[in-house]
Amino acid sequence: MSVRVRIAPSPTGNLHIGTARTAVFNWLYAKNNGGTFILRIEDTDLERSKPEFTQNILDGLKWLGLNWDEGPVFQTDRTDLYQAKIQELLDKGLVYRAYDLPEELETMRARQKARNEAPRYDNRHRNLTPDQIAAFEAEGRPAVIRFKIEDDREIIWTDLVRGNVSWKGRDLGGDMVIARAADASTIGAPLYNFVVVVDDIDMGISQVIRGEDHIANTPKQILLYEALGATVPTFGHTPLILNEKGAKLSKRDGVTSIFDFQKMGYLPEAIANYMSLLGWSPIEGMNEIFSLEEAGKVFSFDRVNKAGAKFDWDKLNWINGQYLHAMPVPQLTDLLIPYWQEAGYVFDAVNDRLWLEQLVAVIGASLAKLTDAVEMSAYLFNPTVMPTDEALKQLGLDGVTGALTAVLAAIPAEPLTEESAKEIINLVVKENGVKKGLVMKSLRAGLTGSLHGPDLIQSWLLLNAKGWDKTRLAGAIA
RNA sequence: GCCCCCAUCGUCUAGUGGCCUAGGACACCUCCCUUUCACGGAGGCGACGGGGAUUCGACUUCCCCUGGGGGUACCA
Repeated sequence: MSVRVRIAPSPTGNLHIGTARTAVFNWLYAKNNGGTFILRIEDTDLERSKPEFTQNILDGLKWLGLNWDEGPVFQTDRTDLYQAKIQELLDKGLVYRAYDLPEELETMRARQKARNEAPRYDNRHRNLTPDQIAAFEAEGRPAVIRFKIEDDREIIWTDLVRGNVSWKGRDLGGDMVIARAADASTIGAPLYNFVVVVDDIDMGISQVIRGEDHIANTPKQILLYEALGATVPTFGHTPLILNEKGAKLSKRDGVTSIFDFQKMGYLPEAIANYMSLLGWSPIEGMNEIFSLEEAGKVFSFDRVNKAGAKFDWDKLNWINGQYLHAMPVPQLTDLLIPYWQEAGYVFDAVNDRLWLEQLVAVIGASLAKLTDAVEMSAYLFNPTVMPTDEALKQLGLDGVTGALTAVLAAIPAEPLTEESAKEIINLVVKENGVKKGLVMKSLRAGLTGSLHGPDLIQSWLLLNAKGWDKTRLAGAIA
């Protein structure tokens, strides 16, 4: 049987990390099995679904490199199918109309709670007499459609990650609503657990791979597969991504959209790589830095962990840095330019290209995130800098003014090179009779306004190309 | 409350009864490289939640406890 898996996000919010990770696992599984990865948009919640969220989800998946083979399929386009399937169950007598008012249900639940019982529908309308039905309808009461769940049923499935999992029918909350309240002569809007099953059957989904938070839906859905006379697919419930406190990562934990990571300077490859590592471990001997393609070759549920995984920014930063450090300078430069522009730095992306690439060559190995380049190179985008207290102190030391004056005088009219810069330093050390360390440190202070930063000689070359080394040194001496 | 799931270094994990003196990665610490910082390199610190049972032998199997998480909708 061919493998057909899907990611089925609901557009009630941006693509968030949990959904993206589920998508990663589905994608990897499909890749490993030569299967088909399908995208379905679950927009049955008309109130909360928004087109911009759909767009964000589509863009986010693409950005991560999680391309889908089929779809997107929208559930709102398929209401006829759902209606037909509900009618089928109505005809089979597996579902029924329930006329309970919301207040009545609330009262029922309040009573159950008071008695310390699990809140559940008591199936009170399951066997209404024709007279009772007529009376409710005469009253004009709308009806929901409920699917019969037998208390003594036991539902067992073999989960791809958890092995055998079992539930009892009585723990499922009573007969479940599959269609919202509507006039009793019609069928209301179908609900999540029902449409998922109808769609998964219709789309031929062979493995349902989703987050562990869906585990309680599975027994209900298995019952629906049976009612609809369909083969039950294989289920796999992946561990959740947890926040620092160990609770399910939610929108409230900072990142609401996968694109927040982009804004923070992360690469999609690094995000995808890290998400794969959250709950799955690569085969023995395999490096932790890998592409989705590489992971897809070896992915299996044998190596998916059962416990939830805390999201760790340190590790993500390290992974992102690995990608950044391995990236060719021209490519990294292309990526960095928007961040410098965003920061308001003044430069000409075309004419300054060579200079920018030199800059990238200097700072590239120090980056963990693209945004790090902004602060790290701030001192190179202005003719002058504001020295730190530390730097100021260094510039006030004995012999510094003399040394820097000598350096300034030695700067040639033609462009400085690594060799000529070193020569100047050595010359000043010799002629002024000062320590090399003093010259290096002072030069750094005078040139960059700080005692720490990228390579001094390279920084000097970069400033020299702009003609700013002379002005800065002159300022430092004054 | 009830149901379900889970439990190895601070974090992500390897481990499928003897290869375990529990391995790797991140973080942290030290040293080297670098007259700065970072990168890189070499070391170091650091864990099987507790109690029973099975066994010649348990991180690995079973039970209980504890702890954590998820779910409990006319949301998805």
